[in-house]
Amino acid sequence: MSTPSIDEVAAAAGVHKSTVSRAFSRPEAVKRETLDHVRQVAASMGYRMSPLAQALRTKVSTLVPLVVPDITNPYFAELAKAMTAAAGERGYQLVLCVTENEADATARYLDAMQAMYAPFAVIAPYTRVFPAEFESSGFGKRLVVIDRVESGDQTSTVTVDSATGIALALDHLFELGHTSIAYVSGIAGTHTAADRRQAYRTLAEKHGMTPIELDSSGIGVDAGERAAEELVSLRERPTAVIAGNDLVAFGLISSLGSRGMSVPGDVSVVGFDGLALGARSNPPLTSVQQPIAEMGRIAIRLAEQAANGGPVEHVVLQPQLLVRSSTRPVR
Amino acid sequence: MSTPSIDEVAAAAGVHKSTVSRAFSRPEAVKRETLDHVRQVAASMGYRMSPLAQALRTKVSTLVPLVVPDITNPYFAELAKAMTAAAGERGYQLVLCVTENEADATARYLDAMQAMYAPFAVIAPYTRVFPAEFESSGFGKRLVVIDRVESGDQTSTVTVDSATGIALALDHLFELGHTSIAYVSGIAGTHTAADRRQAYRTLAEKHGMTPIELDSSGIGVDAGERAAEELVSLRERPTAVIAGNDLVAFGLISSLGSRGMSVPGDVSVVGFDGLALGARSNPPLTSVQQPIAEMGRIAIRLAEQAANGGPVEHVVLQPQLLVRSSTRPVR
DNA sequence: ACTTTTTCTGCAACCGATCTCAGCAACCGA
DNA sequence: TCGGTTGCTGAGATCGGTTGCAGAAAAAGT
Repeated sequence: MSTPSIDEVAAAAGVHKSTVSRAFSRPEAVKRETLDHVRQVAASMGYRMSPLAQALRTKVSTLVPLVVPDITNPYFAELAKAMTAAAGERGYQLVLCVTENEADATARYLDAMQAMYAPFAVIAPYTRVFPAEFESSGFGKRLVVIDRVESGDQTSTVTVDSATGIALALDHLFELGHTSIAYVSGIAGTHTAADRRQAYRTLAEKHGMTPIELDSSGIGVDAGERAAEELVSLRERPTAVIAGNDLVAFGLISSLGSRGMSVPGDVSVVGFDGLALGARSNPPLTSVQQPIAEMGRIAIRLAEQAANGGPVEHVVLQPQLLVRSSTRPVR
Repeated sequence: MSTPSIDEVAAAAGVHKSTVSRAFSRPEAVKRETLDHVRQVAASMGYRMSPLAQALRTKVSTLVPLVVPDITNPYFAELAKAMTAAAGERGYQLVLCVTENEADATARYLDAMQAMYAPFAVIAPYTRVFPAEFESSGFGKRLVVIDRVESGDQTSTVTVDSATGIALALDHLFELGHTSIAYVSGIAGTHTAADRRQAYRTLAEKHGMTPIELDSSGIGVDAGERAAEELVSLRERPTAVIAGNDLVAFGLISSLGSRGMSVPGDVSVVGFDGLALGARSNPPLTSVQQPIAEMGRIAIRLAEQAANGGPVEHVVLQPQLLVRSSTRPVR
């Protein structure tokens, strides 16, 4: 029933177990015909090597942790999807670690995964990351963060260019004739979030517009609630708003709807993330799209590179504008 | 740097490694003062037992696979979240396995996790599950499926009562005065989906209403597209529609919006799942809520039970109606 | 034909735990 | 005082692989 052990296969093939081992993990080191024979016998017995035993001996497994705060957030879900694929392509198996925003959960996961001899780890945070906190886990530079980090020259990072993204959104709205454009930040914990907000301020002023930042306390979709409240109460209502991420945009649109304002009828909204879900929201969301799949692939590459003693790198990707239906020319 | 091995701890504490082992895994078998001493020494060295070595020897790990077709689907994301918590409570670590709807991915994941000595596995499918296909993995009855299964007396299942759920939705709409209520199925692969649809038909007729089933080819949110198209083309438009799951409802509402029909203005919509995301969709979605957290906890319980030689069980939970804003009295 | 070199394969230690078995001390009742 | 329990600990095999080392066989060099 259960898969046979290496010794049984060795016996059946009439060779020593070390030969069987080599037949699988270092095929070039065994004579052609022996190899074929062993593989043949192994296959006929339904043999598979135990990843556990392997990892125990070599101190390297194929388990790659992806630490995310909340898998229910579609952004992290898409990231998880992309990373699963990217990891799979390279022969790794992604292990999703959900912290639920618990303070030391990340460190715990990292410790646990290090004990499983994970070759490296990827972290997608909600809040600023201080790599020093994870030193105990022993990942060292074999850690990749999907955000900028504090004093981060010991950990690789991959991010998208916030300034370009915000510029894309702003230009799109300018072209539609909007001149009063507000901003809702949403998650304010990450550097990325701060960068986007900063980019908004800077660019708004550069275009001679006074920045209007809406209250965005609360997390995820809930951030939209306050923002909507504030928006409707404004004497001079902006005609468009940029949301720091898609989830906030969804929440904002929903809350606006509850208050009798329609999007894009009364106000245009552009999100930031470009989630697939946005294609089927009401209305379909115009958004600055992050190349999530690529980010996943790059995160894996950087991690492998660092694990092999390579350099720590900071990759910045370019976003694209995804125009759907939540924006329209100002009347 | 890296955590010391059991031998080093043993040496430092002046005992044999078997004593250290017992101090952690079978504390009652070691004298009180020895235990304290060993634990003390171990703690001071920052010692942690290797889960790998442990699993290799005992042939039981704490890794529990949850197999889902698509983590990007908020239903599975919420399920994953609930199961992560439920597993954590019981000392397990959930490993998310995403199949991307690939035919044999489930079997592959199961094989791999069996090789890691996972104590049991949980599957949340998109399509019908034939436990026979997974026999090779050796999980046997240590398999729990979140859906009914084909000839499933060898595998435990947990589901919610579709008939009650549909009845809840229907009654709610009847109370609002709707008499022409359509249905969009969405994912048609699972037994659960079939059950809901069947319940709709049966109950509709029982209330003297002719069932109107909208085309729902396509998966997830895309199913809504066709349904919307069909809906607007109907001579006698239903005033309400029940969606087989929330994602379809989102897609439907979005597509309806693109066609100039508003929800709940022109047509009321009730979903099925009760996702948190629905609270912030536009409009907030009225839905039949599945007790997802409870399902997670029960799935783990059933799995443990079966793993300990207990009976296979089929648990059916009761849903509740979650009234938000996508339904309103018929004019 | 006889080294020298290269290719293969077997042996055995090792990774870090668990667990059976046996030994030893303390304790019990007779 | 002595055999019998009971409680605790140590020895060592074991889980299923990997790998350095050594020796045999085959290939190459002279």
